[in-house]
Amino acid sequence: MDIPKTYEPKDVEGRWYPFWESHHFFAPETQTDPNAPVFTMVIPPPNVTGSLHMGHALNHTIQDVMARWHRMLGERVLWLPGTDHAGIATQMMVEKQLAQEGISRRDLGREKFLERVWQWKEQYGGAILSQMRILGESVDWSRERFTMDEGLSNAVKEVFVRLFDDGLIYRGEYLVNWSPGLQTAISDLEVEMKQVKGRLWHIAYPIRNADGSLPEAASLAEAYAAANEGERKSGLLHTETGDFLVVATTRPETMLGDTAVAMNPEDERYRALAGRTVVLPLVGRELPLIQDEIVEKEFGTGFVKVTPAHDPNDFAMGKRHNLPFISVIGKDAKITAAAPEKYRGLDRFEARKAVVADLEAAGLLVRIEDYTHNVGHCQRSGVVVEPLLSTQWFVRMKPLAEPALEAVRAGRTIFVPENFTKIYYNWLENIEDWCISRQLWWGHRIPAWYTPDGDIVVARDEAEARERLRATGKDASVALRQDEDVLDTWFSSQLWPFSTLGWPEQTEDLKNHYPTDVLVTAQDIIFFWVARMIMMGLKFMGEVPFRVVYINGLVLDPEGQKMSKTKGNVIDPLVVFDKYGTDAVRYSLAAATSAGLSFALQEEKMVSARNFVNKIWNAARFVLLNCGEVLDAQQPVEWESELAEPMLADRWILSRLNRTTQEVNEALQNYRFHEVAAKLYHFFWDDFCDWYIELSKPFVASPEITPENTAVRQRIVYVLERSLRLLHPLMPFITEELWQRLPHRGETICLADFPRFDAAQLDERAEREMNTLIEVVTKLRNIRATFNIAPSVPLQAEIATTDASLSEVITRMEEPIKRLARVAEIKVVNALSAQRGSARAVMPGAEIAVPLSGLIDFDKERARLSNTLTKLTGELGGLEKRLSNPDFIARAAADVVEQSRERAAELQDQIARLKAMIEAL
RNA sequence: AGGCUGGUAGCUCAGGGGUAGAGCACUACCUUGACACGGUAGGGGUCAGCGGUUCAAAUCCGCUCCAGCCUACCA
Repeated sequence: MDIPKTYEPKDVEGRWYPFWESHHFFAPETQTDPNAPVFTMVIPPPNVTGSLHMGHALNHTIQDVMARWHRMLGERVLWLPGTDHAGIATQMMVEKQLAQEGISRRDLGREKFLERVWQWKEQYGGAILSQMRILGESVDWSRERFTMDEGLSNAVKEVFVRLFDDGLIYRGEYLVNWSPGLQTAISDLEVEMKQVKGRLWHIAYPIRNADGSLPEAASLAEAYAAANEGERKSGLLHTETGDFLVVATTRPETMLGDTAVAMNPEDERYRALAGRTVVLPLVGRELPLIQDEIVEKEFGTGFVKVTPAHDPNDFAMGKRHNLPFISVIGKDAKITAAAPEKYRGLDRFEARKAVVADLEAAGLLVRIEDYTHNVGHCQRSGVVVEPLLSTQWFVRMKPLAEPALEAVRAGRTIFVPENFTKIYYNWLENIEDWCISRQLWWGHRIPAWYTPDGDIVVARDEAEARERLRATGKDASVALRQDEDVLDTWFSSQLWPFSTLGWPEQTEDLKNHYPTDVLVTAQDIIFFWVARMIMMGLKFMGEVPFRVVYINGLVLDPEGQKMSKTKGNVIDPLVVFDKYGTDAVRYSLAAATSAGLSFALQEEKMVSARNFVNKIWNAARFVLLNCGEVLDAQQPVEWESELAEPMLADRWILSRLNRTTQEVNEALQNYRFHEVAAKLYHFFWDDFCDWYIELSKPFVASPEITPENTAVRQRIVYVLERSLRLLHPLMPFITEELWQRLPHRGETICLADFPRFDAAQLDERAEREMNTLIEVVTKLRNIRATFNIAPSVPLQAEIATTDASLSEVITRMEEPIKRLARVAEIKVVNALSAQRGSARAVMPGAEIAVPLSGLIDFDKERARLSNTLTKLTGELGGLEKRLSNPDFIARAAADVVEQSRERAAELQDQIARLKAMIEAL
């Protein structure tokens, strides 16, 4: 058999996915037991435009670990894959393509354009799906979905119509976040606040005098110069010809649309001005001075200009005080005809300059401050968002949010880690209505029709629209025009947990798999997606869509920075798969993650994971090369063998394997993937490779086939095979490869039983005895290393103990100890008789001497022993202090006191021995 | 402004009421027939600071300081 010394992932990984996929191992139907528990997850659908990034790799790895684990536990597992049509992203992609051909989507027209998008989707949309196969994801491809599939589209229409009929969807003119870059409205969540260095312009508005005259600007500069700091701050400037009030703004161009000036009703400074009006500079409009709580007395001058058509707060004030709404900035981000002629057609930023210049010229700009503030940017296009009035469709969120809050409060869905519940509550408690219409072409077209008279009919299709018209006694034969807009992409994603299972049809899948068990997702889409899915699930299915929301952390670059294309620090999963092997990357992702916490992905982590994978390969290589007769039998190996009783190492590794099995199952149950990884690492490397394989070598590596040798070979194969099963969810490829080469039951390790904890296989005595062996060997090796004795030089050792069970174990294990520590002869005695020139060591209950005539450096030896002595004395000091404290004896748990006493006695014994040794030197 | 999370070995991080662990890095030795992507043995830490609760605090509770995220209507 030819097995390479170094594991080559590339030679192995490509083989297994096609095998798994073609055999449909990942379909829930694979488990035919009708009573098997069901386990369901839906994948957060990646954008069709996307390709696999590290965030996916982490998110998908975690899901795959769970899916594979549950599948191996014998459950009927469905992990449902699919993609999202990603309205804006996809449309932009195709528009870019068109731009290269020199045409726009409008040149093509809606229908042709959509054809192009579908074409694009067919051609390029599958990239991420094949990358998911490279990662090894055990999804059921027979149930793959796309948010624009016919079935899912029906679900969207159904939900829209029902929400509308329930009064939860309405259409109206409101202030929306308009993206001049994308030429569409966007939701609050799609607005990204960025800190921007700007200016705070202080503008003086003349207050109309009681006699109707206006103060003159000419005297203002003088008045301002004469004013003290307090008067300036107060924002009220007196001149000989009358008074001015000063407003502060970061967006002077919006003043063209001002329809009021506001102050706080509690503001003593301006009480006297109640009922007065001001005249808007540059425009000449007469503005009322209104009073509103929202105005902060402390900020700026305490006066706020009110532009109801271009600011969310001002919009609210406009509604409260019945102010006119004047849109001075249009959808093209240019000044409209509602503004004075001079500014019309100017871009908003050009207009800002013009307005500032004109105010300055008029002497009304009293002050300019540098000012850093947050400005909303369009998440997709990066342009500054323009709040403006527009007719859009909205979902009324409060009535939907209430049950969603209740459900989580009642624990019907829990977050892991749980602190995300607070974030969820906080958002839902303060939720605003959701603008769902988008001025795009790619997406679910809004199922609303308009009659020539302007009536609106919401219906599943045009035929139903006519029916509904008829039902209300209207003419149903008129020409109907469907709404041009499409729905926000998240409108369809929020239905994903049930639309993918066939809803609104009452399918078997829906019955079997809803609600799903776990949703694994990143924290940035809790609001976009998770909260909305819970609302929709409750509304349309009457049940939460998932029992658990596991929030995975963010994968950062090696420096701990967010990965971003602009920074150029993105690590491509495919590149590292190629470099380190997919199993290694999966393992390092699982090992690095703690729920909800971000982590830096460092090269070293993948290197160490790759080394671990290689270690597994080589341990298996050793077994494959040396256990011929067991492997040839092709019978799955049993632990119990008539050939020979298990020896200490056997009983010990079985016990350790079981403890590990218990810990791994428990950690998986609790979503503690880093713990799973760590436990398996140490079991496999430290226990299995470093001790068990080493102890088994004389039997396994011997060319002879004796009953005893065969029994040991069977047991090593047994432990390896079980270890592979434990490792499989983390490392599907190498475990399948190796498992197939071992005697096994079944077609694939994917469907093999995941080991379960069996208390009967724990063996505390074996663990205790092995610890003694390990301690003796380690002490002997330590002596060899300290005195620089070449491995080829055999040692003599004397071990003194008065503990009968200890001497029994050491005597019984004499051969392995001699071999592992490279000792020629061990004398087990009651008291050391070795001569003065010996290196010595103490361990609980025993002491060791290695005669090293001539080789020993007494100072070095004294230093080494003193070092140990200091450590032990320190520990004993602490213990004695504790034990002499009556409160400790009285209040600490009995077993803690007992343990402390035992440990103290043990330390006293060792210290006495050490002291004697040092003196003897 | 509020909220959340973190500050533990040189680095990256586990742990979490009974005086500390891993990986990498470091030091010394070792090409021993699975593996140098390896083996053996080591060195290295007032667990951010200050108070409190407790017999006992790195761990629980306050406050402070740093770092990072999220939310918010301060024009």
